[in-house]
Amino acid sequence: MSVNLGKVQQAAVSLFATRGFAATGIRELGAAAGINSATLYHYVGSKEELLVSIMRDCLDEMIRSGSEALRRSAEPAIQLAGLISSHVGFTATNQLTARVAEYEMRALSEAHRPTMQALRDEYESLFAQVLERGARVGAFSTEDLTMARLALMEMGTGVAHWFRADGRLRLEEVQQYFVSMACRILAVEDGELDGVDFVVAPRRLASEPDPPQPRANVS
Amino acid sequence: MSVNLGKVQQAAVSLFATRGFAATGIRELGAAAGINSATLYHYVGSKEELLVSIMRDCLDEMIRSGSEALRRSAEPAIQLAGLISSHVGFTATNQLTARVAEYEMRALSEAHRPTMQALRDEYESLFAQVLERGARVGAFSTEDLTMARLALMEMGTGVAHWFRADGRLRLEEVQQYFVSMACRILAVEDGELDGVDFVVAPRRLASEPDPPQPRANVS
Amino acid sequence: MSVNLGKVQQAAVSLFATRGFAATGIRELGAAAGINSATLYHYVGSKEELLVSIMRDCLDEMIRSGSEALRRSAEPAIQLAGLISSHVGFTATNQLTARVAEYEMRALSEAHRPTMQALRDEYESLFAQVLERGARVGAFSTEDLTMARLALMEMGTGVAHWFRADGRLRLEEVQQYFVSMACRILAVEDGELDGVDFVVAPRRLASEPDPPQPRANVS
Amino acid sequence: MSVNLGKVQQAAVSLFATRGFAATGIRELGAAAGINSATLYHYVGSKEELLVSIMRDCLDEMIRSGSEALRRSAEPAIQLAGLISSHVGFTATNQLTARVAEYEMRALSEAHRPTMQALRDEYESLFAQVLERGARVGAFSTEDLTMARLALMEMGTGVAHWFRADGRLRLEEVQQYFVSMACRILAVEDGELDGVDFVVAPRRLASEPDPPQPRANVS
DNA sequence: GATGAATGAGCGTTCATTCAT
DNA sequence: AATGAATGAACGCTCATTCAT
Repeated sequence: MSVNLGKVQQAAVSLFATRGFAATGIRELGAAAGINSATLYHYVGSKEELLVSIMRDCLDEMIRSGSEALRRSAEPAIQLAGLISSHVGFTATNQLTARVAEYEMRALSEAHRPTMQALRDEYESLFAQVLERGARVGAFSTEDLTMARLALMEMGTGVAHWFRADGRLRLEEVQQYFVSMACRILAVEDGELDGVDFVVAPRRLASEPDPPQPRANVS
Repeated sequence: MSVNLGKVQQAAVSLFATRGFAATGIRELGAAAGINSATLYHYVGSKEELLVSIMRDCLDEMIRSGSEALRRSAEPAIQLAGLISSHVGFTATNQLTARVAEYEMRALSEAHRPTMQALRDEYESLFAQVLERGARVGAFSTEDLTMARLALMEMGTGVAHWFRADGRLRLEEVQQYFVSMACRILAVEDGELDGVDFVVAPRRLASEPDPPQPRANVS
Repeated sequence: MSVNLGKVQQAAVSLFATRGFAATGIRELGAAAGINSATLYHYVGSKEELLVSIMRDCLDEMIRSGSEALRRSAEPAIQLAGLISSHVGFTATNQLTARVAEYEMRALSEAHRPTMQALRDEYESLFAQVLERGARVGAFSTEDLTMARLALMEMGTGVAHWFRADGRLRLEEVQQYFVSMACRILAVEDGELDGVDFVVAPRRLASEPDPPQPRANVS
Repeated sequence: MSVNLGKVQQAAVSLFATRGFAATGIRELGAAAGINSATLYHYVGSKEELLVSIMRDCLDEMIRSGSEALRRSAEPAIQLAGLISSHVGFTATNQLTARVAEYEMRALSEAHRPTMQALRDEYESLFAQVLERGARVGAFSTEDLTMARLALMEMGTGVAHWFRADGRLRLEEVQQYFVSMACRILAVEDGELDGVDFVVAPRRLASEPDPPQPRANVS
């Protein structure tokens, strides 16, 4: 299996997530991808463009997955569940990539940041839309919609910091739990989601490094 | 007013928070503090020690404030409220410092990271203790205590990303709201906190840059 | 018409003359010749050998043309006129190549410079011979033969810097004028060249890029 | 004797003149100036700015010296003699700097080239002015004024290529000879300059490396 | 206390060249 | 004949840090 852009992105995400973009040298990047640092420039125009390609792919998929979740129902509670589930699922499945996309916005030059920030804003607006409509039609109840949105997003994003594919909890459990927390926060009535399959199966990005092996059936 | 360590820390936090530690040069630090970069070494042993001093002060105060909140009552719900209130209050009042302390753990060398990580762990254990005891005595109800803890902390930490002292919401309102979200998540009964003054007035660290002017009473 | 060595040389001369040898990359060379930079190595052994081939062709032709001019008469004044005419004609017709051959001697490695310098010296000796013999037999009169030679050569070489095939002056006019300046400098009597056709029609080298279109007969 | 900008310029001129700007590395520059390459950046903003400072100083002095020569008389023949004398004197005294200023115009970025080219044009216009006025008032006679100007300048500039301070000819002799060639080319009458002291004593620029020791009186 | 000068190491990037295809 | 992929070396430049003044 030869080197390709995906492998370079994986190596980059791995290093950017742990050391940070600025603290990662391109010689390190090359070494992690198994190539000479000069060769890296056959795959990517510059260190920043490498970051941009990673972030764009990530944000594109977040928007796509979130939008799809919203299209699956007109019911605010179900939309919310789908969106939270998508957010948590994506974040847990693409932990490092998601972290890089979140943390390294500041590393972008003025030439690239606005574009990426616009994608991020577009993604966040999905949450704002659902919450606003749900509150308007009386499906959600909270004292402050904005704070609820920020808290919900932050909570879900935090999954990137602790989720382990080989850990105690399966992804579906985490998704379920976060949806239930969201319901509590927004005072969604019990049973509103009974029988509804809102769990979204996330895609793994090409840039996401291979996760640790899931727990074997030790029995 | 001449230059002192506090001013250097403020300048450093301001830059570390926006550019990141690795992307901030010591000439920039000097310029931001109004001194020559060589002079900076009279105030601080090295760039990393500057970061360490900022992080230690920050974590120390977080632990102190959180511990104090726990000592104010033996009631789990009240302890939780105090702790959340302290966390949110501190984070909102020391936004940039808190962000640096969170983000830049990875920038530390192996010589310093364990010490700082230990402080962070100690702080997080305050949350674990409260939740665990509260669950044990039946004050809280949730399917997974660990996820609840992680979600609550992440939520509160996120305040650093959006709170504005001159914004729509006063700090007390935010603290109240986050306590109420925590109660919902942990199914704390309504009225449990009625009449209890759990709002903690946070201290501002010397390292925290001056915030934007609070909104004038234009009335 | 496919790519061949001449085309590569033309591209090289064009770039070497404007950017200089050291500042011209091999990818630029390839692009200018319409081929991949790796393919370039099928036509030339290395970047330096490309320069050597250009310079050798150039100096060979200068020597050939100059020598031929000298063989056309035994009269010093006529020899001088022929040599100047050849020099100016060649330089004007092969502007860029001549410039490269002059400027980039310094770019050669110790392995190649002596060879090329020897050719240059051989060419310059043609001027020295004519002047020396002319002075000896009393055809020329000047206070310093060496300075006269250097001035005459430099003057003629300078034509490469300003001559335009589509400009105000036809090449023959320039050749005539430079011969007449040489005569003045060396105090050659008026009428010495009357009726003598000393104008040399120069050859264009394969390495010389196509000149701008000569002025059309708008009449 | 400490390092200063002049020493850096000297080192730079020495290398730029022999290897060319593009072929000279900043580590070489540092070594030639006796400092670390990083230290070089305390004296100069960038490699290009170093070249610019050299060229500007050079062209400024050429213009100053040439203009001064023109101001010394209203007589075209005398003005011409002064200008040629200044040109040759300056070029011989600042051989390497003059060569760099001439050759390396092409090495400048688009940001700096126009400024330097404007200075060069201003200098060349001094020659054009003198020749044009002299021709108008009948002091000079030639078939083409433009070619005469170009030839005269090129001739004088060429002095940089061969003059040796410790050589056979003293500078004054060279200046005299070049003035006399100019007079022949422009058909200035004999004796027009008799008794006139047109020889200009040139200044040596700070950027010009120390010349070889003048010949000792070995007797 | 404060700074300009200095440096070795490292930065992101480009270089001329090679080679399997 | 032609090229995409590859590389070690070098590029111009900035880094955190030291030190004499």
